[in-house]
Amino acid sequence: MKQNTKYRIIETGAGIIHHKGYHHTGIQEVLSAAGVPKGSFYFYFKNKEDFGLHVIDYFDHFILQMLKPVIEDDSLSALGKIEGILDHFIDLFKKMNYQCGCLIGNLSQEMGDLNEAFGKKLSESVEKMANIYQGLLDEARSNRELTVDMDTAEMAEFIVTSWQGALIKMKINKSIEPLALHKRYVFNMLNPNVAYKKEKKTMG
Amino acid sequence: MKQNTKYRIIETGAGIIHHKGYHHTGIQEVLSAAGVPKGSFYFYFKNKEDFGLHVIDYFDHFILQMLKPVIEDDSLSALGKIEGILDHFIDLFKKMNYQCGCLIGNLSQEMGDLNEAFGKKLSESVEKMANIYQGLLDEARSNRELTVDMDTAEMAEFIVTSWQGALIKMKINKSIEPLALHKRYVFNMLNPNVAYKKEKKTMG
DNA sequence: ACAATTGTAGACGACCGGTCTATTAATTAT
DNA sequence: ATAATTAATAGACCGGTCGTCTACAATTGT
Repeated sequence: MKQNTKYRIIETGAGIIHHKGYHHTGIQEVLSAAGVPKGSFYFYFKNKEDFGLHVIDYFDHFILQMLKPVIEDDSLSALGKIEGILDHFIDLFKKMNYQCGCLIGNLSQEMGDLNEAFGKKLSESVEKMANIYQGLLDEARSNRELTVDMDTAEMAEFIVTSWQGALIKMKINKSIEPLALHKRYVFNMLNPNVAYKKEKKTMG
Repeated sequence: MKQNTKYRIIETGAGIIHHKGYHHTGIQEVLSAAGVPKGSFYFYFKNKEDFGLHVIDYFDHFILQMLKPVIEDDSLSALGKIEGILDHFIDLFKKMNYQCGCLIGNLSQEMGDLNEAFGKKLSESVEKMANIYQGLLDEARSNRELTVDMDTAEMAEFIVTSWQGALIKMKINKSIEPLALHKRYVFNMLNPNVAYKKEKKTMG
């Protein structure tokens, strides 16, 4: 079984959909890019929707793997890990010339109203990301990096959600500034005693 | 000269694109809905892109007109107007069953990387919205509703940007909660003494 | 060796996309 | 009224879309 053919279709498709969106990406286009003949597609996938759902799973897993080193870096405090995650993404988007944004967020915007199966899967993926932040915030709270009475679930949700907005602005401004602003505001919220003036590390 | 025919195409198209996105919306579909024959389209518009740019202008103007009553309501304080704007949108999205989101934000996400003309126009529209918030924040600062040293331009940008993220979450959660959370967090930032925690911090 | 399964190959159909040219209808000018 | 000009329409056009179908090769199991 050449399972890697299916994987190659998904991987290639994820890249193209990430850039062009779901509807604007054709199956033929993906297959040509992956070097797979048309006839194979419907052997591996029921239809385009089925394929799209696999792409979401792939990307979700991809992101989590990417963040693992940061999350498991024992040299970092809990808040340091959150900063590490944001910095990691910021660096990534610099390299990508402020393009694409987050595939999960993109598909949420494009498909949320049009396809329930997509919506459900995307919602789960976003929740998973928020749970990561919440875990780190809880850890920070235990370590007295944060005040004890913070609602970490809400804060985590707000961090994830506002990040998606920052990515949209990045795309039209073709600038990292919205992401830098997001990070600064998030850390101001976590450290209210330094209000909206603090500067932590080198920020472009 | 049936100028209202052109307007009807734009108005109808805005509604459909708002719901389904730019690429997923066909010209034929818009024309059928507007009751305009296919052949007329290229009399009124150079091509689909030209049409799309007109839709952005239309929607931008539409939003501004919608907010005018709130912004010019003299019975409201500056911060009250900001709350009024957010409440107005929140009510609207309840009525819309948490669908569609903001056409400007949607197109920013869909087209930001693919079409420079779209990106430029969308960027201007977002900036216009931020300027409205900034004006209100400046007014609030003058009235001592806010601390004197707040960077109102940055705060305005963050309000607009994070709002776009909240709209995305609304679409997949089919819930008003992300918008309510956004409003609450925004006002906590503006009023740090009632922040996410009970303990008050004073600023120097 | 043979049969069954797994995977590849690409033509094909029905449809829909945006665009263009030829034509008609309406308006204005002479 | 007739000619010239503009406004608007009709419909063809080509290419791309998803999805199906049949034929074929490779691999696997017995």
